[in-house]
Amino acid sequence: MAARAFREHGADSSGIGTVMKKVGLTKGGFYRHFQSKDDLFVEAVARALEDTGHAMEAVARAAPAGRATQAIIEHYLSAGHANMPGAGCVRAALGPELARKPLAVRRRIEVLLEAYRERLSPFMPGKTSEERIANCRLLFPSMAGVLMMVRVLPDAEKREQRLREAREFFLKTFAGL
Amino acid sequence: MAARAFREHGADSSGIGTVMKKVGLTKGGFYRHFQSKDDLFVEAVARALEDTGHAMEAVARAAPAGRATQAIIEHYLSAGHANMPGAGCVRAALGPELARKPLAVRRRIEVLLEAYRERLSPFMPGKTSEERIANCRLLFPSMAGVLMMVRVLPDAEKREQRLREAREFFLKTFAGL
DNA sequence: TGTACATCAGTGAACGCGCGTTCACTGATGTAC
DNA sequence: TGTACATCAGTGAACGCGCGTTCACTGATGTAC
Repeated sequence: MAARAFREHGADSSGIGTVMKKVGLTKGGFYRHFQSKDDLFVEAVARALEDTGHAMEAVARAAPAGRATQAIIEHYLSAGHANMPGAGCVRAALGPELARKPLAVRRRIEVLLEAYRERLSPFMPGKTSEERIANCRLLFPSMAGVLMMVRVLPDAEKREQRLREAREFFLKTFAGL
Repeated sequence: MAARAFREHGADSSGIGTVMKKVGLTKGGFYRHFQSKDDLFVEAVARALEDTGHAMEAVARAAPAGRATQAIIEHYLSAGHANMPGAGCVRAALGPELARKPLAVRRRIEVLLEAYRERLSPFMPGKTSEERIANCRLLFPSMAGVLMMVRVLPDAEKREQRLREAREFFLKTFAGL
């Protein structure tokens, strides 16, 4: 699936031919399904945000009462997430690439990010829904930044140590622990 | 300069031919100066981290006593920085690309990031130098994540609003304001 | 001071390659009568 | 039930293009004698 390839190798390094071959088709048939590569890109981002948003919501719902934010932070800043960018957060895997896309593409992506936010803001701290939304807009991008920089580290132990420090900070700041 | 082109368009979209032409040379001469494109990439990242680290240090030193962290946060999360990725932070412009580079490249980049951290951790909050370093490792990646997601937004007003919210949060959390 | 030689940054053509996109076509499927 | 036709997903070859890298060569510069 394209959603995985893009997050793993970046959109530029994932050719249409390769993606189509993985689905068992030739690249000529691509344009029966998508208008352009950017169109596929948006669809892939949509799929990825849908999947990871759904998974994250499940994590939050499965947490004991009052511990949803904690569960989200621990899940996001886990070694598993750091080691599997292809199945993980779009922000941490493609953030700057999103920002470089043409306006029309960014507009569509903005809508997708809003949907993700609506899905997860109920599990954020805050008395009003505005507060929860604002916290959502801070927590996920911040964790994404930390995660992407952790992924630069070659050493697994160092990664785990940085993740631990980050979990501690975000739990203290957003989950009152 | 390559450091600017990479941050503006990504490493894959900045060809050696284009970069050389901008310097006034033909692309054949490239390999008299660099072993490979990845080699140039590391040099460009080094240059960019040197420049932005130096500028950030100047901002911190120019701040009134006890307000260095505040000045750093306000400078990093400014509209100017959001609108000029080519001259800004490497993390926010190239983070996930760094993470995808081969091991040897990532090792060299890790060293460059450590140098940046040593330069700026003195201006971070914390009683011990370990605390300041840990805060440095949290603050910059977190702000980078926020900045890169702000850059996705097509609307200038929305960008400014998100930056304001983010400044408020980071100032409260890291500068005790 | 003048000549011979070595160095080496830069040139420009070529290499094989994969890219995004187009297009005339095939061939299976479903619909109409 | 059988025939004629329309639809349309998928094929495969071709398009022009730019990529990273190599290499034989040029030509200016500096050094040695």
